[in-house]
Amino acid sequence: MDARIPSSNNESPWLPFESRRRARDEKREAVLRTAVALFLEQGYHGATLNEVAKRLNITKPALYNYFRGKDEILYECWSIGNELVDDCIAETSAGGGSGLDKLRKLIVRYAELMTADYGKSLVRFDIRDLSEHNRKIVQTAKRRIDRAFRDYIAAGVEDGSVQACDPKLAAFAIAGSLNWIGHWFQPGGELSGRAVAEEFAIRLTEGIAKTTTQATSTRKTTARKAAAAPAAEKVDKPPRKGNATREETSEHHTRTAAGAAGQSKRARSRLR
Amino acid sequence: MDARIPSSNNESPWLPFESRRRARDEKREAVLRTAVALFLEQGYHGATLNEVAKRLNITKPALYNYFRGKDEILYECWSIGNELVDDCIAETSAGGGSGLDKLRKLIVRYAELMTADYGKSLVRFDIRDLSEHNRKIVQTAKRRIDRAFRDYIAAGVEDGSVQACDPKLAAFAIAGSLNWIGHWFQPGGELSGRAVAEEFAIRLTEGIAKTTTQATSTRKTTARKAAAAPAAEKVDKPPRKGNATREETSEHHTRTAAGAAGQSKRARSRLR
DNA sequence: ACTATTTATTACCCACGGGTAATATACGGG
DNA sequence: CCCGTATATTACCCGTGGGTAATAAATAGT
Repeated sequence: MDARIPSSNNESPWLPFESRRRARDEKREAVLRTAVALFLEQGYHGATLNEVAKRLNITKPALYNYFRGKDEILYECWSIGNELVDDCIAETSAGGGSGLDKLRKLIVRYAELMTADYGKSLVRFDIRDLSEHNRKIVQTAKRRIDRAFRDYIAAGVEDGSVQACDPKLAAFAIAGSLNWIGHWFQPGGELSGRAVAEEFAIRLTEGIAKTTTQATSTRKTTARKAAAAPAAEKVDKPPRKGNATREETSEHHTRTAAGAAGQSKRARSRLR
Repeated sequence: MDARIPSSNNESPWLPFESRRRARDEKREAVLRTAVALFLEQGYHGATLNEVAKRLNITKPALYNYFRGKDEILYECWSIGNELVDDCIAETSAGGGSGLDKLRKLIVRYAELMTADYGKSLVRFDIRDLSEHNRKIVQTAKRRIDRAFRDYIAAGVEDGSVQACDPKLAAFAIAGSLNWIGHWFQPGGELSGRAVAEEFAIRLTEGIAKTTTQATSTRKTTARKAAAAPAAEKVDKPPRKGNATREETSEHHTRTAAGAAGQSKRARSRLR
């Protein structure tokens, strides 16, 4: 079975025989970090919970202390990625600048997200592996992201920083390039995530930017961190997703969404 | 179990109680058409062979007369898509024009492929669901496609039709946009595949085209693609992807790769 | 019509992996 | 020190679905 050797290396909170008292959330997040990496590496269906557990020096059932099932883990991975994107959009929207400025800012941030695990989970995981309920949340959130791109482009067209074009198609084209990063980018290559992000921000907007005239101004600044905004979030843990078919009536699943579709803002923590 | 009603609708060669004598290849392709549609609709892992068979008015084991397993069906779907792309590249390379001309031509054709089932299979299916052997073929072919984009861009830079840029990143950006079409495009929407393709050909090259000055003439040329180079591809049939059980020696399923990595050119037919 | 071959069906097998039950161990508090 | 709670383990269940064996029905050739 699992060797359970002291091994040494990694940073699992469950070092075989040691202080295993770390905060619950820390462990929960460790599960997600491990899971997202494995899911990306082997594919959601190719990865097993036993393997996830093994990498954490625990056994499969222990995972069920933190999640109701494999699909929930998948959802939570996705959810974290989504929060990161939401933050990008929030920051970008908060900052000033023309439509083009905002578009470029969003591209840079979004592109860089796509070079990291949680960002990749947004585009590499299949929505159909989620429960009906979570799938809807994801779909809604995806539309919101798409909306952000379109809105910036439309704003740019209106303020003159962007050429006249179909915002919908232009957004698809840009988002496609960016999302694709999540498929080919491998850390450790010749290009850093940052470099790719900045190159893309320029390349992808050259086609629609109004280069002639237009000073584009760009004050830079703006993007101040916008230091958080707590957001309570209170949730309990319902007894598993009812598994086979029928969906429970009321209670159950209260959580799920948490910050996903809502504000987000790094609130994920307590559960149960 | 399965109703086996005359139903009516679809074009399955196996109309319940009727002339089921159609040519083998026709049936084989019918399986692939059904499979690719189902795989796209429900995901490879979500779709079952029973469901594929049911849609064809046959039963699961009958599928094994045409394919060695689910993963081979997946591979064949992918393979057809790949042949279509190969044809695009071949045609584009054969035609004349500057690097930019060729790039645009390829974009239009490739984009349109992405709006159809077999094209989508190129970007929606997970390479990890294939056998080791087929996975390598797919990876090689993908690199070839990427190469085509890069070569056209590089040729364009050299002949002056394209701005100086990193062909690798530019190719990724363009391919990303195009591949993404395979994820969002739904036939029956407001835009036809053709319309999307042509819009993208323009939008995606505006960023790198040398609009100012440069007549795109410039002798240069160089980057001739060096028309093809056959590469025979000869493969025999290894005893199933490893897995359990032994495998028959000869006959049955000789095909496998066939034109996949090689020329393609609508050669798929004969088998056994 | 008889036979060989192809193609389909029914009835199975069984490995894999998600999920659960029963239980053991650690910890924190009174 | 004892008890309750949180957390982990061992041992198990079992549905699903890919794949196979045995066999029947259709087809072609002579």
